[in-house]
Amino acid sequence: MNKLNIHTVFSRFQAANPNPKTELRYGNHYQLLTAVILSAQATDKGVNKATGPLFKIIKTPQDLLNFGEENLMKAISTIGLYRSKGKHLMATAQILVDHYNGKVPRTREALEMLPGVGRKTANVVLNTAFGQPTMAVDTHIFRVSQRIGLAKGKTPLAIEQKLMKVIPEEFIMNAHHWLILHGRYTCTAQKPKCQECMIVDVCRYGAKNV
DNA sequence: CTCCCGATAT
DNA sequence: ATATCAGGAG
Repeated sequence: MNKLNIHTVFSRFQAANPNPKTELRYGNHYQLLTAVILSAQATDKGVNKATGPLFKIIKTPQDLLNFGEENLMKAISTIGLYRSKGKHLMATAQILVDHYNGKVPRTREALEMLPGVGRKTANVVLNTAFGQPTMAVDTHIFRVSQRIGLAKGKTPLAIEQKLMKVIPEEFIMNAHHWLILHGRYTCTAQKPKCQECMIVDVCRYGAKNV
C-alpha cells in the first residue's frame, strides 16, 4: 500500500521549487493586503491584470481614499465580487489611516478586524509579508489536503490545524505555497494531472489515476 | 446558510 | 452550459 509519506512529499516540493512565493503581484505590504482581498474566488492572473495599472497609482491607503470608491470600482470591475471587495477596500483603507498610521497591522486579531479580511487572508499576510509560519487554507489547499490524504476535515480551520500538526517544522514556512502551486497546476479540481505529478507514487488518489 | 460576480477552462 | 477561481460578510 502506498501510504502518504509526508516528508517525501515536501522534500520533493522543496527540491523542485526551493523558494516558492505568491503569484500575486505587489510592491509593499499594503498592496499585498489589497491583492489578497481581491483574490477571493478569483484567479491570481485576473487580480494581477487589474492591480497592475491600479498599483501604479495606489501605493498607500491614503492614496486609495484620495482615488475614491467610484474609480476603484471601475478599476477592479473585471474581478468577480468586485462591488463587495471595493467596499471592503475603502473601509479597510480608512481604518488603516485612522488607527494604524497607514500601515498594515502585524497581528492576526488586528488583521481579522479589517473588512474583507478573514482567517485565510490574515494567514497569507502574516506569512508572506511578516514571515510567520501560518497555513492559509484556500480552495486549493482544502482540496489537495483531502485528496492526497494529508489532512481530513469539514472546515478550512480544521484542515489548517491538522496541517500545522502534521507538516514537519522545517517545511512549515513554505508549505502553503507549495500546496497552492501543486493544487493550481497539477492537482487541479477537474481532471487532475496525475501523469505529470511528482508525488503520484506516494498518493492513494494518484495510484488509481495512472 | 445565502449572497456576491467576472473571466476562463472544460 | 457548467465548474472553478488564493473567501468573507450578513
